[in-house]
Amino acid sequence: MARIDLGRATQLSPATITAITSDMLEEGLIVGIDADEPRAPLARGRPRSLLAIDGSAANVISVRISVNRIDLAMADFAGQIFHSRKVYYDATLADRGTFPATLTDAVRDFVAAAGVDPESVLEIGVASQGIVDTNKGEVVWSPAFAGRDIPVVGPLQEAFSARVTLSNDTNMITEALHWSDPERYSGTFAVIMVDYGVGMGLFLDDHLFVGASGAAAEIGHANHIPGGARCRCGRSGCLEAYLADYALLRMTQALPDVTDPASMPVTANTFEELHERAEAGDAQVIGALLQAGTALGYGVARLLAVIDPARIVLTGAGIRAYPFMEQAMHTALEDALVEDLRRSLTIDVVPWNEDFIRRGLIAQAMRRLDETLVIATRRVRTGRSSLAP
Amino acid sequence: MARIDLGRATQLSPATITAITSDMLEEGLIVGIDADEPRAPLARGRPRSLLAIDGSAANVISVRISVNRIDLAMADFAGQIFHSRKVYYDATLADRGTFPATLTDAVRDFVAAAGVDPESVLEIGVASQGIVDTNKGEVVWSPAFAGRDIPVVGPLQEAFSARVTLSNDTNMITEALHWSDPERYSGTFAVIMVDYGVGMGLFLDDHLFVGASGAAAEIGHANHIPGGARCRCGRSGCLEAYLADYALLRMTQALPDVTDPASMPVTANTFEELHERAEAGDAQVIGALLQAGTALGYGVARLLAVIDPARIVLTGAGIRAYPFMEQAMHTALEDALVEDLRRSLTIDVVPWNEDFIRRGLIAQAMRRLDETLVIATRRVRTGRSSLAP
DNA sequence: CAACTTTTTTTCGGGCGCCAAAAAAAATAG
DNA sequence: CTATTTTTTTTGGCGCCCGAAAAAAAGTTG
Repeated sequence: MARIDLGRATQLSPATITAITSDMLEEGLIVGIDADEPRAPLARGRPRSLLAIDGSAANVISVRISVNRIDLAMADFAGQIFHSRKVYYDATLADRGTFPATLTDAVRDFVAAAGVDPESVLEIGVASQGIVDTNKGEVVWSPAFAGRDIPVVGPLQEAFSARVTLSNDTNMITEALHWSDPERYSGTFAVIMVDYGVGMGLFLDDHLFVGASGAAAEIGHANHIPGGARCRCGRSGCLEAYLADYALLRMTQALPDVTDPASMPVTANTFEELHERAEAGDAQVIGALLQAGTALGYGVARLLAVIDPARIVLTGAGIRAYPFMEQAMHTALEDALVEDLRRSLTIDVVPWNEDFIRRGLIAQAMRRLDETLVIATRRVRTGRSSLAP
Repeated sequence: MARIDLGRATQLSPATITAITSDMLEEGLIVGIDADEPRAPLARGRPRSLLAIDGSAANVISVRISVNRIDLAMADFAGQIFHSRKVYYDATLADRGTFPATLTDAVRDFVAAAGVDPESVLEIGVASQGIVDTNKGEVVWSPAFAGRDIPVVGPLQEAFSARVTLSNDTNMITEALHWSDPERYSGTFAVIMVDYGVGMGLFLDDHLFVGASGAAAEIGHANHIPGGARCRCGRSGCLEAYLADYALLRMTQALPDVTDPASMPVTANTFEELHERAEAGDAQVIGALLQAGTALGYGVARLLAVIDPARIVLTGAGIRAYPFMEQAMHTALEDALVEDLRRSLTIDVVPWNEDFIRRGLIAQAMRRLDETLVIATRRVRTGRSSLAP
């Protein structure tokens, strides 16, 4: 990228850009590129001299924890992922005693296999399914663990010099959408992910919103029908109990809605199988999807009434069958909410992509890294050592 | 207030405070006070020289529109309300054709009666019951009007040189709470006002949240029971249809829940009368309040699941009977939401005070005024005229 | 009452971030 | 080779803020 374009992008004057980039060059955060840019024919003037982020300046790691599996990825300072792997563990044995060691070992092996200096890893972003407490750095409850209150940030922080951050996985999808298309995904929007459970991410007034305790946006456990269907969380009538994989199976088999979610035979392919059956015309599945669509419509209506987002994004494996839910969802939305409150809404259906969470984690880690580096840069220039008061 | 305290409050150095206050003294925004502060005995050192905001520097007006009534108040630059009046109009005749003139005339008369130069009024803050569109400056729908889409900001803006802002009335309560006790009411909290309808204000991450279209926080019309009780908005099962005055009357009289809300004989004293009957032991009223408490509990539970506020404030005339609703509300909350999501919650019950809205409007107007004055001050110092590009 | 202490306020010089204008650099066009 | 175009750098300056020192205005002490 040329300095003149940086100026346009940041709204700073060329003079300022020169000052800032020359500092960054000195510190090795960016490098000049010798290779000439392909210039348009008939282009006159001094050629642009391109700058690039020096990938080797630092590394960040993303860690995604799902049931039985830890997905690891390492990105350089340019955001390029150059190493990744999946590690398997037994979720039924993972609790606050055993999992921290499992996790730190997995990350340590991963760093060694990547062949980078452990000190070069400055940020580790962790996302987990379930309810997380960002402030405490613990996973309060998750299907990925047998126990509760699993510490994640603490153990990693001790084992590595990096800063560690724990996030809700749907929040990371929200972040990834924002970075992938800032034009479209800015301001105030909500992401609803229908998958193993039902998660939500909120982007409000141009910022990711995480709530007071960092456990925000658990729309899956917002009540849909008082005293309704049994949910995995032990309560009755949660939205999730009408939308998640186990809920769809239960409705397909016309089982009573007090049937224990844990007894339903869900697999990683449940949504895909149900979708195929629906396409084949299976009336039971289609009926279940209609019920799910209705529940989703009520959930969206309540969200609109409380938050008034300009856009709601639907994603997750469970949204594959959206065509079978769409009509019921819109009907429910119209039944549930006065027109004034829904006239400005846009609904996006984004095909599910596992990579979203990883990209969100890395985007967030990079931003945090940038913030610390700005401060570090200031110290260097001022001549203040980091040990000074 | 002494300069040294300003420094402590703003985290600026004494040197900076002197620089800024001397500019403000020059512009007449603040004045020095000659009268000595009562000093503590044994106090040594140079006595503080107190500064005060010069109230005469500017004026702001707050306008609250409710059914049949417009409440006007004028405050000076120090935030002191020195003139107020109520003006009555006929809500059944007020529509987009007639109301703008009614409003501008009322404000014009009010300014004349206050005896201030109309040019000295720099901000007008308007709050209305119902659904408002802050961006357009129109009241989309309100019980205070016969018609829909009533323009408010446009007509006032044309009639006066002031900046005009339209807000949701519950948002102004939220703002007022924040200013009255910033320690307690900061970060992320929600205000639910049960009154003629059910309104909500959200304060998220230290900012008042107004949603994408400025119509946020209409929790009253968030669905409680799909296909449930008839609401004023024309839909069924809204939270309001279980909590508002007409809903309580309907439940007290054991009328079918499809009974038209408009047919219920509500008055300004309905809540007070119901509360008295409950205290006298009227089983029908107590039963209705239990139902309302349950509905409120579900509403609070859904809000917690979506937003995760650290605190929820309950207020409004309808909350007078809270003691009769409390038990049912907590039971509903426990039934509706998994414990992890409600363990960090505090519920405040704040006795209703009509003055909240006025204070919120004035606080908001003052802040806006401060922002414009900072820019104006900069212009003065720089010597740039406001006509310069 | 002069010298010292305490507390608040002001002055002075300087750093940082940003900018406009001018200058320099590096290319093309004729 | 000169003019033109475009990008980058240099220069000087402004605004905001700060730390240190000085000044101001009181009380305390012998």
